[in-house]
Amino acid sequence: MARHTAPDPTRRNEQSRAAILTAAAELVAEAGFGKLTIEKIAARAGVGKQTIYRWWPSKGAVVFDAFLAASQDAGGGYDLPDTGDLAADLRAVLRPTADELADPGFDRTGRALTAEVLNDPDLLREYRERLLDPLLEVTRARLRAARTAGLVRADADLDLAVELLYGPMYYRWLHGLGPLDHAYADRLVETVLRALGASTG
Amino acid sequence: MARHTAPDPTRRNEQSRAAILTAAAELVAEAGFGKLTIEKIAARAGVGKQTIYRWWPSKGAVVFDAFLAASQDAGGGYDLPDTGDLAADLRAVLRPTADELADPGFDRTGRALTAEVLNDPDLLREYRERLLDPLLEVTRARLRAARTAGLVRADADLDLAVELLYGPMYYRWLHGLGPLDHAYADRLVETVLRALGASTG
Amino acid sequence: MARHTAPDPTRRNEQSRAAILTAAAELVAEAGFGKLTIEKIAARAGVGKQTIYRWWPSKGAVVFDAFLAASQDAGGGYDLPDTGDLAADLRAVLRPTADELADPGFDRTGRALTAEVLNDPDLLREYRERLLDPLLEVTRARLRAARTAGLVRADADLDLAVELLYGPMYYRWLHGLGPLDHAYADRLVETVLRALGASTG
Amino acid sequence: MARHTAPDPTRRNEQSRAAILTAAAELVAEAGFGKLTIEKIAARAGVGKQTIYRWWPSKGAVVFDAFLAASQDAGGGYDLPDTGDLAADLRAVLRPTADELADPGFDRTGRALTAEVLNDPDLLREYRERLLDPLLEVTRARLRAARTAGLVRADADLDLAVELLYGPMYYRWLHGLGPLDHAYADRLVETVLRALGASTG
DNA sequence: CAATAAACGAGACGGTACGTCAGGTCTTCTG
DNA sequence: CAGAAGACCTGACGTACCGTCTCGTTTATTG
Repeated sequence: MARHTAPDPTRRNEQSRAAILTAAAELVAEAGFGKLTIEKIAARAGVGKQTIYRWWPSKGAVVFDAFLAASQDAGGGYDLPDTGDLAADLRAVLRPTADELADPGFDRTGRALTAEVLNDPDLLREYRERLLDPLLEVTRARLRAARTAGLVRADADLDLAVELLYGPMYYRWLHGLGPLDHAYADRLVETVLRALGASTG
Repeated sequence: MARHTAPDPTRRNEQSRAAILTAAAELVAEAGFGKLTIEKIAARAGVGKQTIYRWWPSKGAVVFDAFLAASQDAGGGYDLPDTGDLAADLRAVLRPTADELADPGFDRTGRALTAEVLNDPDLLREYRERLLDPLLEVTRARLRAARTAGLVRADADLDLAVELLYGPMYYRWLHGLGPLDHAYADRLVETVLRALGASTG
Repeated sequence: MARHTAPDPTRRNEQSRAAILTAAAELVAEAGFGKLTIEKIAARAGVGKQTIYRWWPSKGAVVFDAFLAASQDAGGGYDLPDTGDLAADLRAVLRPTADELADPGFDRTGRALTAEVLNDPDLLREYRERLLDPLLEVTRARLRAARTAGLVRADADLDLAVELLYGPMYYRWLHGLGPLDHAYADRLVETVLRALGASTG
Repeated sequence: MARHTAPDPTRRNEQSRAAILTAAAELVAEAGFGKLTIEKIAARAGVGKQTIYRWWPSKGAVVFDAFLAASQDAGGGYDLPDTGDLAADLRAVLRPTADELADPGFDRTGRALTAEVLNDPDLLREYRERLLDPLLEVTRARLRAARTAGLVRADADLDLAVELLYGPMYYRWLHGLGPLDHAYADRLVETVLRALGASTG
């Protein structure tokens, strides 16, 4: 996370940093972002409040960092394979994405984080740089390869294409419009690929 | 808004109600949802705090009601024409939607409201019932008519179809992925209709 | 109780008046004067708040009226006999006074009422006119008779004398300085009479 | 003042403490105890409300502390001389007491404090320990010395004796029964000493 | 190997807002 | 038209946290 002020980072206490992120993650999971306070994080982490204010500019930043840390501990970023079968490759991304969104544990945290990110331009930039843009770019790259191979219309707008892949699922998730399962992911991939002019897989 | 407790609504002071909603709308526009407080709403509206707590369960509910009231004062719900030209009809909805999302005034309020709605199941239900579901349904109805007319594949999934129309634009808006203009709306409509198997307009 | 404004008293609802005084007395006994509220009195009495405000100027006035009503229902004012035995006659007043002050039930109410009376000149006047002055006057009258009979020094200051009889007991009660029993009352009477120059009984 | 909870007193800000007590004293003098609020004390003292709640359990306790502080700044406790002339020594205490009670400035504060103390057992204990008991004890000690010297009856009840000295004056003060001047104090001393069997001074 | 400087835990501080309670006024409906 | 019911504006309550600011106490280079 970008520091607001700049204490010497070499002197930073790694144990405190980890304890803070862990406490933040636990508290969000237990009670939601709305009930989260700096004081509770500090108390749970066994840390002075100032230690949090020293290294993070806002509560959202702490939670975001905690989320990032968890993401990296987990697999970190889905990578999109290129097996030659475009539909299969896209399903390999969208199916686990659907699984994640459907997980009740992720749901609360994800919504809380989304709400924060949407209303804080700094966090939004951070989110895009660290998570979203890389994901969109690997997807775009895969589609670009397919376009080069003639499997996608030559005039396809790849920015729009990635939005067509991720946007509908995101929309369904946030608004609770329907189930998020593999069948849905598959149907979505199939439909989008039809729009892009490729032959269905 | 659904009442948490249920004072006799016939005794409600209509002037106070209106003043509260107006004050809430102004304050959100001026300083954002995060800086909004019940006390400020009450002060600006010339109303006791208790009068707010009596009729609304949360700050989010007030703002949401204010938003709804404004929506209804404005045109209240897009209606989707059926001119026979499906692409033109969809553009007639998506172009003004893009305009709205691109409006900086709406942007702040919309993001704030979205954040609230996403994290409060009661608000989300309210939002779906009053705004989202009707919009999706008219869209679905228009597509259904087109399908009956043979302009859309017989096996088209209309739930997915509406998500394909609104989801990408919403995704682009929330994450700031690119411009939201008529050209984008048009391209989106064209691409989605290609996926649905209709002849492009 | 003196009325602050003056609605026509002939139209007053006697049942409401009684219910209010009863409710006030009960609530003071249950929870103390500090926890007493007009709203609770109204609720318990099954009466609108306005009915209380119409007839009493303050919460203290209601409680005071309730206290007076109770006093009058009970014996209403001690009368001081004149048996010829001054010491015995004074003991006949001071012993039951000590009993009353020592009663835990009276203690709470009495302290609450005292606190109100001491800080509200209107209530103090009311208290003196209705309760205190009559008591002091009968005591003074009894001493005057004794003085005429030569049992009390001719130059005795009767105002001071009554203060010597009631003041020490009141002082002991308010500050919790010691037991309030018949032995104490007797000793007090004996000592004061010695000061007044009468022969001890 | 006895603390309700016990934050580390060494970390206490002495300036805040003094500002609070000063503000409390001023506000009571200006508008009376009834109109006193914690919020006004905090505002006048330039202090957060929590700083008051942290160190005092109630509004009464603050005012009481303010009163104590003022007492200690002033002479702090009358001491009772032993000149050998008992009557003169007692007049040396009761005359300034009468002056104090007759002072309109003290009257309001004193009544307010009395009302609080009478209804709060904790405050009463505090009051007795810090102010009342020491006063009564020096008085008792002086009378004991006189009794040893044969100037007071051997069987005199000293507890009752001090009540006879202070009780009547207190009673007169609280109920507004008559003037509180040196002549009254002198008469009181004279009368009480007659009761105690000593020769009048 | 001190000494010295920074991060640290702890928590008091001046504040803001919370959600609740009660005050006293006002309005509406009922007997 | 007095009275019940209760909504209303006001203002204070006591609590929770905010972000800042000392306090000693580690901790970890650096002279």
